[in-house]
Amino acid sequence: MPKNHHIAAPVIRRLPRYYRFLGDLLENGVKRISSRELSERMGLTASQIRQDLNCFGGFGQQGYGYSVEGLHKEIGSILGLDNRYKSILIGAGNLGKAVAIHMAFETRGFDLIGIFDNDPEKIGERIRELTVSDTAQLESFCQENSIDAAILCVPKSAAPQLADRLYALGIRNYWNFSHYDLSMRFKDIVVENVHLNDSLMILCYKITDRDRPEQ
Amino acid sequence: MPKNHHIAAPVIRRLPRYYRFLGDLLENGVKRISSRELSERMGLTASQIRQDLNCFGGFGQQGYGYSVEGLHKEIGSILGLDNRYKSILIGAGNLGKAVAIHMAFETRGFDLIGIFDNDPEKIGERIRELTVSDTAQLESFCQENSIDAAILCVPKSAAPQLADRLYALGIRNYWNFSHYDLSMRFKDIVVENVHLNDSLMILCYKITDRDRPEQ
DNA sequence: TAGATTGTTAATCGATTAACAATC
DNA sequence: TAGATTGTTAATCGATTAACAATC
Repeated sequence: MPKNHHIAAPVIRRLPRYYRFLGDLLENGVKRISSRELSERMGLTASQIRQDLNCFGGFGQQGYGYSVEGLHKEIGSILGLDNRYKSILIGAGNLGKAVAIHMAFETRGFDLIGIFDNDPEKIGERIRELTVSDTAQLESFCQENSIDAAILCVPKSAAPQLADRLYALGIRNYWNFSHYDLSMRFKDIVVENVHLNDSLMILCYKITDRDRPEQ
Repeated sequence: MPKNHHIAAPVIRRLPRYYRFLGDLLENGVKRISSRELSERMGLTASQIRQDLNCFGGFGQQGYGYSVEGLHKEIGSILGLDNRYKSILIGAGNLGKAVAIHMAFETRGFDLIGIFDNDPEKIGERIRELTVSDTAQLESFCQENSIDAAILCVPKSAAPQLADRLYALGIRNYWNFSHYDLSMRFKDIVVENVHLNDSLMILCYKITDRDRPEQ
């Protein structure tokens, strides 16, 4: 679908937000929208929206705007949400459990098919329709099922060794909640980081900065 | 401390990562580091590191580099981690619970002093040293304690009304896990978003894009 | 002093915004 | 047809990288 390959990262990072706003409009029964009206709702410029969309194709129609339903579908397909990437989650602590239970993987291109932990207390626990397995079984599990992606919810200290094992098993795609920089360890992997600590520190900066005396 | 006020957002978003890498070096007993060596470890250019740091001050020394401990402290103080912003968390579901238990608020400039939910099942539950209170008590609680920030872990549907109440109570700083765009509702607030769904979709795009046939 | 490495200015690169012709 | 709004090219703005003089 992409017109000119390699799309800039800032464009990609805006796509989910477009998708969300269009989903809301769809729910509210809005049929068509212009780049100007969407820009006002989202706090962007109309120009940017048109630029962004035209990286992938001409989805609009002059004098009319964009079909909400059509554009929503297009963006979903650009994002690849119709995939079913088979995924495992490692680390069934509070965060891992929350991610496993909270996320709508199926509608986001993923299928969570295994959860692992090395704490005997957690092994055997049921989360969603899955049972937490021993991390020792990672190798056999991955050999039986071809796994597309791993979700890392382990402490920083456990991350490097675990990453080595997963990499050895051929896993190249990671959703990384661990406080560890995976992308520095391997160069041919795809990583999307969720660093909650970093996010909290950025909030701290923003508050501190706002309250700082002028000049 | 800032030399020239208003620092670009990309610089700010790199600070927590600097802080993390410097913390690691500190733990490993490294005393000094040059921008070149740090750049190699972090996958940045040395130039960018020097530019970033010089937004805030000249922390290095020609011919020597940067003191790891000194720089770590400086960045911590730039981020404002020595603050104790009094915070409340609303929504004690899986995600809210995970955030409450998992995060080291104290070392990140925050102090979590209240957790709220409107589900009778959850009210009274103990999380950390806190007891989940009824959301109905938000007003009285906020009037007794002066609250600096709110952490929103509620479903999208509950977010707008809740935000109205918190805003009315004078809260202007938000860590927003809800799937709702707070910053579009109020213009004079500070928001740091953690949109897990968006993040997962971006991972989906990256995988899909990587596997896309060349050209 | 000589070598190293910063702080800072200048050059380049990329992303956003503006403008407008094409067209529904 | 006239009005609206896109797709796209050009102009601007901002962020990153390179270069180098200052200096420890």
